[in-house]
Amino acid sequence: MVFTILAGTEALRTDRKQSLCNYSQFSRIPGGGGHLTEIDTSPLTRKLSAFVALSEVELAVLERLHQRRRVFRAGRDLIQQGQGEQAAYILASGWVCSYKIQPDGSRQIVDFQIPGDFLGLRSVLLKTSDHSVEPIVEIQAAEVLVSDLLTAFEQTPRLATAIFWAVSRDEAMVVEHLVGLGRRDADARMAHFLLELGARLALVGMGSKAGYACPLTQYHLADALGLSAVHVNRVLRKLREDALVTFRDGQVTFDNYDGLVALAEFDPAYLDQTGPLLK
Amino acid sequence: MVFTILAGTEALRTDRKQSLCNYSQFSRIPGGGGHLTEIDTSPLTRKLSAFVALSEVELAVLERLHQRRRVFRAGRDLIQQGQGEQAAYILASGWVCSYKIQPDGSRQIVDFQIPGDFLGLRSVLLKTSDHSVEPIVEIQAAEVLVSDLLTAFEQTPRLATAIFWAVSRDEAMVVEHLVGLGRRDADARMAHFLLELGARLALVGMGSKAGYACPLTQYHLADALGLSAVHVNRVLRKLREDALVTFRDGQVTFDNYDGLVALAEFDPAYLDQTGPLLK
DNA sequence: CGTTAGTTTGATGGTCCTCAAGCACTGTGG
DNA sequence: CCACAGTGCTTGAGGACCATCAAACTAACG
Repeated sequence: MVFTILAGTEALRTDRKQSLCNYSQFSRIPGGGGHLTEIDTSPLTRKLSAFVALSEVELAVLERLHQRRRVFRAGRDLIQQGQGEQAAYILASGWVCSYKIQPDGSRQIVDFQIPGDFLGLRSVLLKTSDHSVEPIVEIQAAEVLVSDLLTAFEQTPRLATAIFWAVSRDEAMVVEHLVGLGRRDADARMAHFLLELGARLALVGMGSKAGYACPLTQYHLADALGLSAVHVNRVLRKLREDALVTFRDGQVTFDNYDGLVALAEFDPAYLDQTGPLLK
Repeated sequence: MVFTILAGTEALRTDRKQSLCNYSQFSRIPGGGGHLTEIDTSPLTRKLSAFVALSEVELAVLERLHQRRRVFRAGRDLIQQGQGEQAAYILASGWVCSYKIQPDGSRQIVDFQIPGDFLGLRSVLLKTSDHSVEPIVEIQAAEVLVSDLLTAFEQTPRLATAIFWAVSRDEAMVVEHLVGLGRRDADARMAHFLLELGARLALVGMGSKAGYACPLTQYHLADALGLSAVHVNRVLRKLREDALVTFRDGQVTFDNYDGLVALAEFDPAYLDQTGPLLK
């Protein structure tokens, strides 16, 4: 097993409620990719390398996309719905959510992003962004300009394919989320959401079948799952009383993983893409 | 205004209920792109040309993707959830829907596709398809192999960007659909859906603010909107009685377009991308 | 002329929303 | 040091929205 040093000085600052747990960094490389020699590879590179075998040149181009690192405060939008000429970002540490605000003021969270995920990639090619992106905790993200991306694609078409794959996986998650809103009741929806998040976090070493640290509030869950905060609370209580899962104090604990999988009818096929796709 | 001849001999066959109206073809080119000299350009080419200025070479590569045209019967899946090694398709005529089946047998329709749309593109790069695709009427579609796509990307990176744009737009529609399921009541959801479909069809000349031909059943609407077929019927009755929109006999008629827009809080920004993106 | 697919309407009840109130904890300023 | 506000969590009561069950109706089709 390979262990890493925390990258970036900012990440060591204790930030309000983060004194007990660290939502930002991961502690081990999943799959233990032996051909990666550098300690300080980005989460995105790790994620893509787990699925697509990239050449030295492609890895270099990918790393070059990570110039222009910036730090953002929690609650201050990175990307705003309706604004044009947006940059995309690669999330290096922390949690963010993408959401749409309705004319009546209500909010629908489309997805949460964790380290290694792209932010606002869809907005880059559309004239104006169709959604907003907000950091849930303080984050580190690398700004990626449209021109950077197009240049990278021209230099290494295989990298374009790799990023296409990542986008496809993100879209598969959005679709699964849509299915949850359309066809699952509140209990199953919550169970499915907590399981999916666990599986995603496990992939970057930030969680396991035992549980994970989670900075989300019950309001976040309500806005993501299309429920009222009141009902979220009741659902969480029920799941806790049924000894399935405990959501408390920024920590998700799976009390009965298999039981939760059964309740949610959780099938992680859309997340598990084992083995390199491109030779 | 430029008029086109119906492409493909199959499209002229009368197929069950299609004797009165034609769900497959469009009759005029939106925007009237003067630089297109060929009469027989595909709907996809037209759609992309409306937004991205493509060179002769890129247009040629795009048309080459349209070899391997095939006809599919209504109701017979093109793409099956859980199967690997899937091809993608470009829809040339007819309507299809993409959906996911739940373990309990219920179905959630993720989106409908109309001529010029990609089918199963997301499944190409994932190991196994996460959804199924079913023709609603008899369709014509061009099969696109992964290798074709990768070759095309390597030949013309700008085309990769153009297709990326189309994928982004599709994803924006899925996201808007998700918002509808999470945050709109049944009336607004239905209104929004009918308006979005109208806007999409208008872009390829198959509809207007007056209305459009629509081969969907109330069961399709129910599966797409996360409602029961019974409730769909009631909602349609209410919208009809309120003189907003009439859905009847395969025809959608907007009785009060602005009123419907107000009810749905419909903002077509995520669909309208005017002007070429790339110079 | 029975069968099937699609539409329509009524009755009943459950899931989940809304309103309302109280509690715990944290940080702030007098 | 303590009142106070702010944020987030918790619980109760009442009711709206929409699902489910049931049944009738129409049109198309063999």
